[in-house]
Amino acid sequence: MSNHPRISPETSRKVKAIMEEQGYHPNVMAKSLVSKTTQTLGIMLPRPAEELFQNYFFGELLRGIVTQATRMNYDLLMTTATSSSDEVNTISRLVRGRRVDGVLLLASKRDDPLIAFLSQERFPFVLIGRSEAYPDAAMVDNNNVQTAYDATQHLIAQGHQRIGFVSGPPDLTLSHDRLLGYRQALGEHGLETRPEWIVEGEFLQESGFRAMSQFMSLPERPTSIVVIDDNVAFGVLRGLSELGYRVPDDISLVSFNNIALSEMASPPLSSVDIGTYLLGYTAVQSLLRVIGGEPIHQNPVIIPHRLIVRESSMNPTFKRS
Amino acid sequence: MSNHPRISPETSRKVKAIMEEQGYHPNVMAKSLVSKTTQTLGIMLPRPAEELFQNYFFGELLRGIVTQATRMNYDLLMTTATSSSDEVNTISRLVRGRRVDGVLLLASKRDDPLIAFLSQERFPFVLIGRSEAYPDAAMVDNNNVQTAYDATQHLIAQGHQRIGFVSGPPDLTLSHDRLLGYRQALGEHGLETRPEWIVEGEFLQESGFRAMSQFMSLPERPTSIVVIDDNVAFGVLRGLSELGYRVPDDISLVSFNNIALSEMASPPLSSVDIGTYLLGYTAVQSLLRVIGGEPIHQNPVIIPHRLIVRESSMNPTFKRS
DNA sequence: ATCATAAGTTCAAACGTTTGCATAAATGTC
DNA sequence: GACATTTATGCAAACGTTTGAACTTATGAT
Repeated sequence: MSNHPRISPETSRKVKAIMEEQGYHPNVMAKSLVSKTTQTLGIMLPRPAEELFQNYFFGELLRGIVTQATRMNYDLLMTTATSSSDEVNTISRLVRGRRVDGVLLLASKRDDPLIAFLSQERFPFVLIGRSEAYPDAAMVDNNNVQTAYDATQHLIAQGHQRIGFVSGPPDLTLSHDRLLGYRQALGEHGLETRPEWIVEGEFLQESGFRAMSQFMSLPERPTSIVVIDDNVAFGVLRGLSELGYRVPDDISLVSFNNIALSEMASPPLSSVDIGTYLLGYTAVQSLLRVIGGEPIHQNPVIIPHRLIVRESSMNPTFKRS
Repeated sequence: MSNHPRISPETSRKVKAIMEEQGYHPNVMAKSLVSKTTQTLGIMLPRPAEELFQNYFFGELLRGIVTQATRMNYDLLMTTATSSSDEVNTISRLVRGRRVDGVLLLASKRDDPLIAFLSQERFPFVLIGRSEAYPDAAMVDNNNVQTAYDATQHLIAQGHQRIGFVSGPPDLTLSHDRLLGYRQALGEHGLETRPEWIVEGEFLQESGFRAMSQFMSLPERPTSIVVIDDNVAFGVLRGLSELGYRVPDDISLVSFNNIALSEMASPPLSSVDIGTYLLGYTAVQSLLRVIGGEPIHQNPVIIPHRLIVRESSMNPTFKRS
């Protein structure tokens, strides 16, 4: 028996001893069949998966999720759809088959059919990211407008007037928000935002690499660049080095996520630390609350961020001193 | 009904239509209670988890696993223990509670209590890596002696006589095997293997970084280094650059895993591609066979590797030409 | 018309738990 | 000794499927 109120601690101890002795282990399936609870959290990996898996960011996020789930005695069920058209079917199997108690959603698109499905089913879920289309959904996110504002502001403070932006896929809320923050900072300082200084890509090194040949062939080149993700920034670094530009002497760089490698890049990358581990950790906490039936009050939960300034964005003047 | 022999395809279609219409979805728990099968694979993440999650290698491996599991209609249950002493308990819950049909084990230590437990329980599992202590366990691995032999051999072919080795945790089979291959290659060419040219660490950048201050303060320094993992190699690169050494002009480098970033490092890293994705993919295939009751014939399954030569190990003479 | 075959229906048992109710036994109170 | 209280025991129903047996009906061959 599992902690019934009317059972004395002594008996409980005896029972446990016998369980041990006889090698008895309760069957999880039978248990959850009757209790209608699985002690399992589902996580749906977005398609295509390559980008995500090749990013340290994901590993760190997952670590936060797994750690907290384990600590709260939940298991984690990972699924991915075989194609993006199959995403709703995949999650439907988990949800309607009552295989999990709640779902974690990653990398939310600006209008995501998965969110639509889960809302409509009234199934517990938490968004890592945010969606304007479903303000009632539980969300955990950074203030991404602010993260980009801070990064851009930092470059402006270093005296830069021509600032480029290497963004991610335009259908992600994340890309949209960061672009907004970038524009806001520029606008407040009366600086130009030229369309040719903004380029969209994937969260891959190649994207950063390609963006550089694009930027550097312009008649008027930016003197500094905000990059949506550290991983992309590595491609940017490589692109600049191949074209013969030095960082930060010729071009300054700031990016996002502050993965462990940023510190080890040459030069070390300035990056906005978005508290990735905490993001995953908090998402689990929130999901558990939603599962428990608590109302979603504070929405979205905002994870604080912090700009870490390193050599890649240091004004050469400062550097010399 | 699910594909009974005596049911005509027409009826089956009708039933499905009604299922759709009525919004009926079978309950997974009830199903697996009676079928004694869960269509779920467990994956046990080793402790401590930080190292693993901060490595691209893991993401790529996981991608192979999730992709193939999904394709074969299996879900993936991820667990990690809260402490390394708790590992056996954690897996015991999954196994004895019949929560999963089989288990994938990562980063096997040279003598791993988890392997002991699973063997003894006669529960289906596959090792990603290998264990000499349990030769009957199903395993999927590279020929890691050979990977290191090839990497070392390559440096020797470039004319290097003094070759260092930055290894991983000594209790991992992986570290052990690669060190062996390194020694073998040196031995065959009558080259010295000095104890001070071999340093053990974690799979972290810091380890590589620290190893360099150690190597470079030696009276006789190696002219080239084999590094156990790309991630560690980034730390090595950074360490060398801070100490004022250039790669490959002063020191040549070869490492392992060939993660996406290796190509984008400066200089691009020579690395042994171990077919990480395939490793995960194949592990799932093998596990499914073990679950199906097939005997373990070919053991371990060897995933082929290939040395990718890039700038970090190019003989300056070649480079000039 | 007779019979084998195929296709479909109906019913009950089983999977291994939880939960609640009814009963029994032990302990304490007046 | 009668009664309430605490603690324990036994039993049956329920969770939502699968599986097999028994039975019915339709289809065609002889």
